[in-house]
Amino acid sequence: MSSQNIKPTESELEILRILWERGPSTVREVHEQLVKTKESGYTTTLKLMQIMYEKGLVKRDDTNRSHIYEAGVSQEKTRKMMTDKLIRTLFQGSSSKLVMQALGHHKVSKEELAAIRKYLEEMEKSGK
Amino acid sequence: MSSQNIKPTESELEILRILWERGPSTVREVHEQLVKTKESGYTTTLKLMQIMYEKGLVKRDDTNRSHIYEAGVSQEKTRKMMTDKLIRTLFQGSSSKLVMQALGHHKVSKEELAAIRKYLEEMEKSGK
DNA sequence: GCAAACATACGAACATTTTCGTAACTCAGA
DNA sequence: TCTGAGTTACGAAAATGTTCGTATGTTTGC
Repeated sequence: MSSQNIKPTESELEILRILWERGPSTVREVHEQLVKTKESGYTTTLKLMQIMYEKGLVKRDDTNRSHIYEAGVSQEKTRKMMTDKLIRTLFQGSSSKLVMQALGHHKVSKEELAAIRKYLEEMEKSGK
Repeated sequence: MSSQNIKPTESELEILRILWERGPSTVREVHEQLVKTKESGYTTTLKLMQIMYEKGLVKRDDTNRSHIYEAGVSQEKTRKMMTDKLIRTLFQGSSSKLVMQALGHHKVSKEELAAIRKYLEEMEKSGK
């Protein structure tokens, strides 16, 4: 395990999402993306990314004047971390409760349903 | 819609969880429960609950000296809100991705799996 | 009636997160 | 070379969340 266990703040998460989607990017590029959803100044984005760098949430290549940033934590790990937390804090540690919540209150296409069911059957088979 | 859309903070959520479990309770009772997990002073709990009252996150009956607090937002709504948010922010809006994440990375008992599968089948049936 | 225990209210310190202004440096083009 | 646009670094204000001390009021038991 590396320094992955740091919990990103709300704003940091927004930036991570952009980095996951775009891959390595400059502050400018991240910022352009960010302002599509959210009012904010360039140096705000810069500062946030600098802080994230100190925390190890992003990596950066500063050989050029415009530094290139990329995510330092994987989407996968972050998803797991936050899902774990949600299950623990709001669903009494029961992942099946969360599953039913997600299935019950969100539109899921037929195809998705089928995929889930298949996934489930495999689990039941291969699992204990 | 009432004032349900207020997002509880971390600490507020801890208190809500206790209120959901215990039902109407005094600050003292909530506090006793809280200190089992977390170091904190009585007036801190009190202050938090007062703030929650102002925000509408809890209701209270102050006819007696010891006020009786109860949750002002339901566990159900809160679960939905936070699950929605997780799906939106980390799973590209796809609830099935979250479902697979939850199924894949958490221990789910055979019984739970079966229950989910049944639930799923019913959905597919009624849904079509 | 009085003291001790217990309750609320509330200001304010503290901690964390977010926002931005400003200084300083680099680079490209006229 | 000079200027203007673009970049980083960084301090510090602003906003939000957490913690607690203290004042004050109420109740209980002796």
